[in-house]
Amino acid sequence: MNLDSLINKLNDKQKEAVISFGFPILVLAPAGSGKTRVITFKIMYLIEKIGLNPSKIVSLTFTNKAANEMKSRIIDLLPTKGKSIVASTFHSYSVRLLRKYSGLLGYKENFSIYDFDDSISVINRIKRELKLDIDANIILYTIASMKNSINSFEEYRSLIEENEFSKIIKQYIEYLKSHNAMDFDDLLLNLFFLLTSKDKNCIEASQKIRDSISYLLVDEYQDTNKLQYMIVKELLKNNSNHNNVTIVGDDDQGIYSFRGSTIENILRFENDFAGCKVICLENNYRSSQAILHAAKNVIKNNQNRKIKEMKTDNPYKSKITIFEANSPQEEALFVYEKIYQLLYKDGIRYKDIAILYRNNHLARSFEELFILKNLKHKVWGGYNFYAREEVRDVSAYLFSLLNPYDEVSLLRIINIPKRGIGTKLLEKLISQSKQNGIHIFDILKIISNDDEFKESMLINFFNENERESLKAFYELLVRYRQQIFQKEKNFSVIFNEMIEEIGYKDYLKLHNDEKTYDSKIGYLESFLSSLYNYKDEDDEYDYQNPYKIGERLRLLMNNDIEEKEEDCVNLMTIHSAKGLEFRVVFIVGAEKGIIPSSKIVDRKELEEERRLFYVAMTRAKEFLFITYCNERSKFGKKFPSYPSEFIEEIPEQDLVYDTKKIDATVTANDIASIKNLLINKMK
DNA sequence: CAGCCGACTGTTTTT
DNA sequence: CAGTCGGCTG
Ligand SMILES: Nc1ncnc2c1ncn2[C@@H]1O[C@H](COP(=O)(O)OP(=O)(O)OP(=O)(O)O)[C@@H](O)[C@H]1O
Repeated sequence: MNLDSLINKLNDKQKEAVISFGFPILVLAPAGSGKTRVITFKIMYLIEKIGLNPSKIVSLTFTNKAANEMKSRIIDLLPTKGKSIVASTFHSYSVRLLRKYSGLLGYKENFSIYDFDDSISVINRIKRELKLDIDANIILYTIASMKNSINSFEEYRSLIEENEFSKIIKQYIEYLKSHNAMDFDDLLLNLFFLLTSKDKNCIEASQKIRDSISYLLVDEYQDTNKLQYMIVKELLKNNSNHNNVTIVGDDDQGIYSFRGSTIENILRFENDFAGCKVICLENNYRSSQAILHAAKNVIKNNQNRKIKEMKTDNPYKSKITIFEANSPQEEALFVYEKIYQLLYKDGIRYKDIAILYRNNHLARSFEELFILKNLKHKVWGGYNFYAREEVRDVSAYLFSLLNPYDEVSLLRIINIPKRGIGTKLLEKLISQSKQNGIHIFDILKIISNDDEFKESMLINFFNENERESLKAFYELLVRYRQQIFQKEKNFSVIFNEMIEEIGYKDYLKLHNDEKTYDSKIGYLESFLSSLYNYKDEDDEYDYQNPYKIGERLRLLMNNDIEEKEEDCVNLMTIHSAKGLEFRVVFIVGAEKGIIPSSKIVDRKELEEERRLFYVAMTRAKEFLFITYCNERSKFGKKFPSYPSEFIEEIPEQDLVYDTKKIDATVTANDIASIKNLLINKMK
């Protein structure tokens, strides 16, 4: 698209933010006022008009989904050049830099990234060693808040010393470092340390990093915390780039204070970047008048906010529908029926519809119903599909097949299903591998070869039974690896055969009750069929390149990429819906104790919950539904539940109450559709 | 010492 | 209700 016609799609204020160059810009504006549009159009302007190199433009935000949204909107504008622009989360930008420079900080460049569960097991291990009995969650929370609030390396050091858990914290840090691992916060922290280090090599590297940025943009700025702000400041210390920054945000949408994001960051920015120009946008282009009017009246109940104008030229459209359900199942049925009433009306598609909730587990009743009814949907985030035990197991098989020297994967599945390689034998194997400096897979190889085995000293350590078990495992891997190299069958087919041969499904059956088994099989099948359907654009004919499959799987597991977006109904938390928009939005579980959460202790936190509700409402373009249950099960017992006070804050004139009775019993139709589902599965 | 059983406990939100 | 932990048994 040409630049001038593009610029004309902006209002005057947006235009000003886009074409201002040579001084820092801070755009403060409410939901749906076109802040992300400012970012994307400005990038195009910088490239086409100012002539900046696309690969030197860096655009950051906090959440994955917002980063993806930003990236895809950039690519819509700039299909080719857009690809070289860095548009990502702070975390993945840090990873990218640290993969290059972490050697300077005493890590190897291939450091691994520990997620929350990994960190918990490290803490538990140390707890056992030190014979301490402290809640691991509290320790990790303490560590996280320390890491995210410091001003310097020295301050970090002394904070650790002073902390009451200092001993366990130090061991945790040491453990990670000696295992060449970083947790999520380390990713940011180490980048910050690199940028502020006095070491000669670090200074040189930092200079290279700064030189690689000619313009920096930050979206959803209200979600950044102090550490992220410090990184922004450090990245812009070049004479040539320290004015080249545009930051956009909205104080009414700050919903991450639990991890240290604060609106003080906005004040800090105004102070630290001299000559900064603040631009406010007022016009909302996203939502109907009904929705905007309602949202405005909710958020105005917050005392701690900058008052701002919000208006829209959009039509009034429909009022907001409120529905009271007798159970989560009935709530799901209501949503389901509404979805079918709206689908294809005015061209509404599945992907135009979102179901938003406060807590991940609220997705459950909807997911269950949609599976039953065969409604196309995707649950974003939550209990990560790739974190599931069965998915991790078979993925480890996949990685071991492709690269048997991937020892994390190999060790995970070496005794799954049980094949006589217990902890004792495993310890021996690992210590032999360490002592002789030979990879475990190579030890297996020697053990499996009669002559080599007899000549090696391994014969002194492994008896005949143990040897048989190890050999069987080795030969299994080798046999399937050969099949892969022969390329006679597609990888997914070979892999499927292997999973059948090892009896993984029987293993699951043995170790789980019937219900869990069924769901695990479901996840396993969907994993395997995703492999079956996998096709890379570069793959010739119908041949699947196994290494591409493996690479993609790694990225998916690390959350570096999301699966291809399909036309389905979206289910996600309000937090992760930030920055997105949908024609139809259902806010479900709008109950006291859910939103606002029962955890809140003061007015400040109540205001954050209200901001969350405001974010949810302002995701909707045309249709907004708010539903709640009057009864909900907790801990296996039923409790009454009451509508959220935020619903009462919406003016009556914008509301309609749906009182349709929903029959929540399972119908003959449902049974027929389950039957169909099963028959289709068997085919 | 692995595996099973029963008692106990506890639901924010993301990277 | 579901997931975790600790103690008991083979
Ligand atoms: N000047 C404009 N004219 C017409 N449509 C616009 C204009 N600016 C933005 N829009 C549209 O309005 C919608 C909201 O814009 P955008 O997502 O950029 O808002 P935002 O301020 O980033 O919202 P949020 O803070 O909620 O993420 C988008 O669909 C966008 O294409």
